[in-house]
Amino acid sequence: MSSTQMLKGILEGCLLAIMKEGEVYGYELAEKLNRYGFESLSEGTIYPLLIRMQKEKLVLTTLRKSTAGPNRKYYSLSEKGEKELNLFIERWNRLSVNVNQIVKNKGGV
Amino acid sequence: MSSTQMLKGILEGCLLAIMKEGEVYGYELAEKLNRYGFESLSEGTIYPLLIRMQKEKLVLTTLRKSTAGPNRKYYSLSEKGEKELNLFIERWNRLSVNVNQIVKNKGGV
DNA sequence: TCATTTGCCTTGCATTGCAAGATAGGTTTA
DNA sequence: TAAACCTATCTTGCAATGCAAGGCAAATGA
Repeated sequence: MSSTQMLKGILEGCLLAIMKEGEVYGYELAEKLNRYGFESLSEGTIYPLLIRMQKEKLVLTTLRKSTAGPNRKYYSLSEKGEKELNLFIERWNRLSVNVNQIVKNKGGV
Repeated sequence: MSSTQMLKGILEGCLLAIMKEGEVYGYELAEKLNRYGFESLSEGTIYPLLIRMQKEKLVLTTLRKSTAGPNRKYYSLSEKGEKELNLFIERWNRLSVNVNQIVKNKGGV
């Protein structure tokens, strides 16, 4: 099992959390996630996810000119996205409590 | 995104951790996980995973008679499984640190 | 004998993340 | 002006994970 397999489903919540503080564009998201410790997160992972989130209306987008390179597509949270973020945080907290119990006990119940 | 989507890849580590303390059989694992807070974890999830872990030689199995019902298949950690468990714990700790940073900041960097 | 409980397993599916590469605009250097 | 190199977005095709739905089998009790 690779490290990235553990990400499944968690990445969306992380993107929502980062957008919570303000607009970001895809390339920037990839850089921030790397700085947060998610190494080897490729654009082939992030862009399709952003597109899906746009279809689900969790995010709003606007195109802006870049200082260097092609236009940037900025993402920000919709109202629906804010609600989804709150749900994610609840789920994440429950999950980490459960896993920590198991890992720290190393078994039993 | 459903709650269970966040599990992807984490379940294997939890199974290894539970087996660390001693032999368990599949049905019992499902019950323990439920008590740990993983509700709605079905046998359609657990049994195929156990079979895969057996193929990968992470676990050893022995059949025993049940007090009520068909034979039980008991699982325990192999040496390889113990190593895998340690790797999982490292990865889990890194992941939860990263996600907590993002969720608690709610963005920035 | 028939329902219930315990216990294992299979099939087929949707979703997620990734590798690899295509496409484009801008700057720098030769 | 051409070559090289960043920045930036997107697509295709794949493997892995978890789940719903269901079947099979052994023991117990009504």
